[in-house]
Amino acid sequence: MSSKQDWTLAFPPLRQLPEEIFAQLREASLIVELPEGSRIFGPGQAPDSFLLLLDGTIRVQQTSESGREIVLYRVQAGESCALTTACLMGYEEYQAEGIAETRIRAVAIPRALFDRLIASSREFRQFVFTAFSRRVTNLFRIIEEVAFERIDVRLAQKLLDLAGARQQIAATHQELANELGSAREVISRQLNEFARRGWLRMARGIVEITDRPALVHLAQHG
Amino acid sequence: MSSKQDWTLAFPPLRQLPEEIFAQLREASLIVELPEGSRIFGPGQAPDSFLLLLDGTIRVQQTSESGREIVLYRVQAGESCALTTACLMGYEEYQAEGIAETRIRAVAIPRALFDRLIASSREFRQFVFTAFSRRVTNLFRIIEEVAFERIDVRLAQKLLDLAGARQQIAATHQELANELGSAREVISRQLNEFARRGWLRMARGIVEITDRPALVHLAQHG
DNA sequence: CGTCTCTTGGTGACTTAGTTACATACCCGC
DNA sequence: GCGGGTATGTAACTAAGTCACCAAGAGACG
Repeated sequence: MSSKQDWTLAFPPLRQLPEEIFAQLREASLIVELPEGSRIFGPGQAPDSFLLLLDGTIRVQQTSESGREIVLYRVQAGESCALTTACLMGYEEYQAEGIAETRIRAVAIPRALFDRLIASSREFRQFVFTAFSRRVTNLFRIIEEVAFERIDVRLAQKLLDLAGARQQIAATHQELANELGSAREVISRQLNEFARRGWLRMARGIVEITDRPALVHLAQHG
Repeated sequence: MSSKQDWTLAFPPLRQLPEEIFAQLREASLIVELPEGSRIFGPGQAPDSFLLLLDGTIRVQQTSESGREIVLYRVQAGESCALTTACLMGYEEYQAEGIAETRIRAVAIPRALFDRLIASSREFRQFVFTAFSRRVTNLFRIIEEVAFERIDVRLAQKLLDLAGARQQIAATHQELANELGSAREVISRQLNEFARRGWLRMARGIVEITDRPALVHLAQHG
């Protein structure tokens, strides 16, 4: 089994395509590998093809003139970068940038082939639209949070999100501020307050959660 | 020419469909009319079909628990409500709401037919994706503005936007605050400051621009 | 016309968030 | 152990949002 067949295993919707299209996909699509830290797209750099991520994560963020940043979402392995693609297909300026957080491997599907896939497969359309939907809903949530939510609540949510099941988070205060579109000093103050209350411990570049229930409570009930 | 043919004039991409599909469109689509103030969709109410707006405008906004609001975008005549539709097609919760700002007339295309249109017409796909793209780009801009832009700059931009070519804007301070996701007091203060500088005059429910260049300058160069 | 009520806008004190401008502490290679 | 870069701490300040209340205007109605 060639490697070009292998990767389709990660995307069930693709496997149900008519054989003719599937063959084109194997032919025309390209597997790309990029090192950690690569800028996948952004002002100045833009892919002309639809990307399906096989391995790694891509962080999509926006940077203001003053240098402040906010993370909009992450693309995980098995997901498409549909939102970005849509932006590229439109005629509007698109100023967010995508950064490889890890070494990544992705399938690049040329625009013309992407168009044929959309036309010929109900499953593929479903796959793309569902991904869209999730992203857009997420953008709505970000807007609501940035506009209306207190920074301590947002920080608690983000810490829990980044920690997952682990206790430790490897991130500097600046990086946490960039996640939330806030300023480093603000995050430092909040973290110190959390530490004072015994909710977490801090070391250089590391935050260790010590009272998860307390953080969960703040994250949920303002 | 029946009225069902008439409305397609507003959407050139539709007219290039294969005759068979076009016939289905005339058959299966429904023209709906709703009075000003109707809630088109929102938590609790949701359309199950794709909407093409023929007349009027729809305001899409989000409301926080505390009652503060922010306007995300407006759907104008001749545009699709594609973004919303995508959200509805996905499985995620969708908490923004769409309000008819005027009396509106729209074509409702059932989901199954929408799917066939996407499959059979390159032009229709282009139409939908381009609309998507514009919306998403706009959402990115809103996030950037809410997160990083000063409120006086955002207010100046919004006033110019709402005024268009006219001098007068019919809106209460509360309504302007809702546009920007801010608070009435904050907007009142900013408007008073603008008025003090001679940039505008205020009457109950009305803002009249008297120094447009000054507002443009603030809106552009922070 | 006068009065009642609802909407709209004004104000001041206060809290929270972001900015500016530093100081200090930690880590790593040499 | 010593620089130099990175990370964090701190204080004073400005901007934005909140709270509590008041007052002016506009419309309704006897």
